[in-house]
Amino acid sequence: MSLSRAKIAAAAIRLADAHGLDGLSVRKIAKELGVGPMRLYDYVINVSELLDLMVDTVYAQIAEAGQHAEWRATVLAIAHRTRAAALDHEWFADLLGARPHLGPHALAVGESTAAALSQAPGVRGIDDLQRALGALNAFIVGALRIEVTERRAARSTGTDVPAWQVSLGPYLTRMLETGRYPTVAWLVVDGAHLGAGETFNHNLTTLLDGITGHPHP
Amino acid sequence: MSLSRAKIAAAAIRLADAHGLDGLSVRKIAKELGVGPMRLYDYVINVSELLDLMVDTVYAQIAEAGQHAEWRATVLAIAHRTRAAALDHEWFADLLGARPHLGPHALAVGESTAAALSQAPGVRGIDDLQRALGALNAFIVGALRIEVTERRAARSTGTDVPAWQVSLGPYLTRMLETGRYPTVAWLVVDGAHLGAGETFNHNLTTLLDGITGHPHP
DNA sequence: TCTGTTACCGTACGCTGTACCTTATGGATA
DNA sequence: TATCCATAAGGTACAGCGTACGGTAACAGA
Repeated sequence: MSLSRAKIAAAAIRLADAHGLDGLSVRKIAKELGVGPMRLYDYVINVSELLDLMVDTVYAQIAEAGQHAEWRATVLAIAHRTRAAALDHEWFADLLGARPHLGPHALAVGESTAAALSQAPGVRGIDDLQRALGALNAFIVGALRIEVTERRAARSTGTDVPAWQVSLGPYLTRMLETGRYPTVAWLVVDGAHLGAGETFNHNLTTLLDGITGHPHP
Repeated sequence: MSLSRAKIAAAAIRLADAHGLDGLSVRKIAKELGVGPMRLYDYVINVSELLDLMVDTVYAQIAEAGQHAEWRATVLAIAHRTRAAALDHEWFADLLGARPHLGPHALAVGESTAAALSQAPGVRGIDDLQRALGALNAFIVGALRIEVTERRAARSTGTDVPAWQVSLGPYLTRMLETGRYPTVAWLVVDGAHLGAGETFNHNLTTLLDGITGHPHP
């Protein structure tokens, strides 16, 4: 069974899913594949390129979102698949925006997104499109990064308020009780735990409304 | 001259500014401070906490944005200072959103932001506030991350189109010439290089308009 | 059969974070 | 003052990392 970029990517993704990017190493991937560590360098220049390869492999799944008749449907489909990918592969969120995404599948996703946005009302020329694309990408990258970070924090402490206060409490509760952060305290204490998915949708809609210049019916 | 968390943070920031996060190590910081590596662990649990310390030190500068009478002015001031910090300390952008920002100065910035947003028209209750804050943070984190990434790429290849095509060209130009990415190609070839600062401003305004539900005069 | 080239393989280097052992120091007690 | 202990400063050493590079085997052409 000979090696290939695809096999290497698959093994690396498996390991990263299980143990995170920190738990990933050339040596472990090689062991998973039953070869010596240096074999990987016959297919990949260095670890950076290996990460790019993993990222583009995930983009291949996102690219299946395809194009819909209505521009908004296309944008929403891509955003949702990207979010699903980030939740499936948390390391993907760590890598989002960390380096230029120029793999073939990432470009395909970029193309679909740009083509869809260019149909949006309020996007009149190339400058508008460039900006709209930038705003959308920024939101997606930031939102997923933050969501994954919070999810990891919640997982390591327990999400319910008491458990949470016990773990961060000695520090954070004391902080909030100083009264220096009233609004934050209000949000933490009284805030309902809105579903992350709904928040993502809502804010995405808000952003698209901002781009088109008027609320979506 | 004895050690302190502040001195350690300052030395670490100096090194990270000069050589990036990858060029940072406990040993180098210690050498910079003229002590043995293990001395740092008397002030910090591990490297993660050291990074948190660096991040909160930068937040201290952002917190100086202060609060303005008009909510929009406050939000803009914070966003601009955050952007300035990310451009001054590119590693800060790498860390943005990577872990919960719970340091005292980060909380102060969060408090100012939340308090300002709670004044925005269209933000009616705690749920609205939570969402608006999430959208704003997501945008800032993502926009800065992407901007810094692009800036690094530009720095390592040269920003003008010919030089850029020479370096990425063998790969990217071929990609774009396949005709599979017409909109992306259009953006790359005909797109004016909009100033990153103006784009940031524009998109921030777009987002805030989306939050308030109507364009800002 | 011999030779030049290419592909495969693994050892070894310099670096990392940090656990933990060793030594020095300051303060309290007899 | 002499003794003892608690505490802190200091540094060595370990396990693991990415990957440069030298050695070996296999194979195509003469």
